Amino acid sequence: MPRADAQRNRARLLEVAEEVFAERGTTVATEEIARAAGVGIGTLFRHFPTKEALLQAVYLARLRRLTDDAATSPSLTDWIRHAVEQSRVKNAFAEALTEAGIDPRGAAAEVHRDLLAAIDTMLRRDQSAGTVRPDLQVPDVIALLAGASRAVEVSPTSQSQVLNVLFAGLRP
Amino acid sequence: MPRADAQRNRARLLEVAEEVFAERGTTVATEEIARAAGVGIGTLFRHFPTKEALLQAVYLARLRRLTDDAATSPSLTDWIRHAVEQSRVKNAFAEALTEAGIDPRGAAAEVHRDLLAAIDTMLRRDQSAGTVRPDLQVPDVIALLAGASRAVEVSPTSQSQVLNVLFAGLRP
Amino acid sequence: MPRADAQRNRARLLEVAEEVFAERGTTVATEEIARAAGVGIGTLFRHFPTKEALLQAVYLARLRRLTDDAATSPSLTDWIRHAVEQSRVKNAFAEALTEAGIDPRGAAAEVHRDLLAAIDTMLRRDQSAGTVRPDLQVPDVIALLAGASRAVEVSPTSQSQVLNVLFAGLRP
Amino acid sequence: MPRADAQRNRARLLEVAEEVFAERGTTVATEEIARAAGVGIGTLFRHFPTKEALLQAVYLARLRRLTDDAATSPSLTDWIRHAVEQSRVKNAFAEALTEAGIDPRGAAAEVHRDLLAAIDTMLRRDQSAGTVRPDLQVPDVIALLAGASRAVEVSPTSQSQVLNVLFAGLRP
DNA sequence: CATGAATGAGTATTCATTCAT
DNA sequence: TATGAATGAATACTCATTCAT
Repeated sequence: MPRADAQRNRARLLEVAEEVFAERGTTVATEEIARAAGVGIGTLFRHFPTKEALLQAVYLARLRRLTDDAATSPSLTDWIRHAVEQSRVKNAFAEALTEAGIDPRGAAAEVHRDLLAAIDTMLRRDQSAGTVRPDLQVPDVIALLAGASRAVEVSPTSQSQVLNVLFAGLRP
Repeated sequence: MPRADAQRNRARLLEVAEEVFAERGTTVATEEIARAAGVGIGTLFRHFPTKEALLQAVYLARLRRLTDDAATSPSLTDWIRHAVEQSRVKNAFAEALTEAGIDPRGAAAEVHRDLLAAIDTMLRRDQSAGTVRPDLQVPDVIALLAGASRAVEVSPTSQSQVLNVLFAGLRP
Repeated sequence: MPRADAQRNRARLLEVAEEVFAERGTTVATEEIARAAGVGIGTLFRHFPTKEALLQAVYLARLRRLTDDAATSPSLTDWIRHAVEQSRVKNAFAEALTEAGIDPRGAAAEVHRDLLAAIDTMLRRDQSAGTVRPDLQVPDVIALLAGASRAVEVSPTSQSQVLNVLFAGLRP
Repeated sequence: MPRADAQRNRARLLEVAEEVFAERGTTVATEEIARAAGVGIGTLFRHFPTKEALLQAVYLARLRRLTDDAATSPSLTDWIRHAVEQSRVKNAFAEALTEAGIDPRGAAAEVHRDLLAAIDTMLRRDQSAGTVRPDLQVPDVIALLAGASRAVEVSPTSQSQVLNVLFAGLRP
């Protein structure tokens, strides 16, 4: 199983890891993830030489998806709604990385920059259109998104109310 | 050493545990907490037969403080602001609130009930006064508070903006 | 089992570790040593926080015994004979430590110094008495002892001949 | 790639393995050796079905060189001097000699026999000439050579003194 | 034949929990 | 009651070996 299957394995590991980390927290044994992906631990560690590296990769993949969505989303609120709906349970990744002593900005500078840029574009556009409060900045948006995800995680049945309140608060 | 010292030990352990968990995450070794509290590991386990039990106790203590604050707070937003400001480093409160979320396990039931009741009182009062949207329910409030704590944790410099947006969104 | 038994455990671990390392090489699993000593691995690691630390401790204990013997030995050759006879199989400790990147001199400065001093005393005494070649220096003695131990290890039946040759070569 | 390249690979692996084992100990990962030889790990295992087999092959190559030298050396002491000077870092030869010691495993029997015969020839010649003690036997010679290599390895600056003492001891 | 991805047993180390003192 | 040594299951990671391409 050469290059082709190797890449498939890597992709599968990432996918499975995201799910498992989400469902059972970032403290799950790496072996659990390997098992869930149907590969030996050796394979997992060949692709990600460290549990932290795996965590990083999962985290970066998430950021990339967020960035892509931001680039094509019609509005900031649509993007937030989508992101919150997507965020599978326990999105404790940033936290995990922070705990691990890794500054996500440092480790993943480019991806981070892209995400910030994409948010910035959306934000300015909507602010110009007068649909979003003008005093909002990119870091605030990130904080609010993280908060909304957490809120929905705490009380899934409150999802629509949480978004209602947030979107109402975002209006100028 | 009579009961007095035992109780003092228990109190000190709770206090120290909250600090250490907040600063270094809930994965710190229990021995670290014992050391920080100046007692032997055996003493810690005498007071809290399980690490889980210690965590629970810390969370319950937090919930009790939240409840007390709710009982004396002039308004829902004041309470939220106070809670968010209090939330020490890390997602201290958020975690506590997650636990409070829906599934109040056994012994903690009473504390949870009290907190929900206190929030309910505040909420109804403010809704009657017309300062808070009428479609809001107690679980939504908890979710929003957890979210706000998380948001501030992610971007501490966004604290006032986060609260601005949240409070704007809470208005009817 | 307080202090008393703890010290007994430590001593037993050292003793057993020396034997097992000697018999089976320094690559034996630490767990083997714990088992042979009749304690859990946890106990082993409580006493020696690292396999390397255990290796060090065993090595230092050997050096100390060599030093003590040197202090009381009537002559250099008696000391060498005794040391060679004592050296259980595979005395690969120095090697192990060198491989591990530890300079024994650095890590165990004092013990080393004492040994060198003891050898120096013996050597000068015998050289003054005219029983040992005057051009010999302390490092040569150490090298020769290490060599003799190795020689006997390679061919145990040659022990007396190896010593005969060595002692003949040591004479002025 | 015909037989030629395969043999070249095998030779290169042996050469590189000797160097790497000598420099970094026999615990280096086989993959390191493959990498250093510029071949895939699969190729290494095709030529040497086991790490043990590779080690054996390296040792045997050394023994063969020792044998060849013995066949052409003018005297036992010259041979020993040459062997000790050759012994690369670490106890390369010593280990090889340990293996040669007593228990020539299966396939290596012939090489061992040749070496012992070559030493025997030298030894008898020099004993007849009266330049070497008559009570010395072949295993003693092997042991002494192994010991000398080890001694020089322990204290490289003592090389000439070690040889002085040894050669003095070898005289009748 | 060569390659290198996959495998999984093995290893050092940690940590919650127990228990003798 | 407090202490901390002992315990061993659990975990991240390595490495010899196999095998599909």
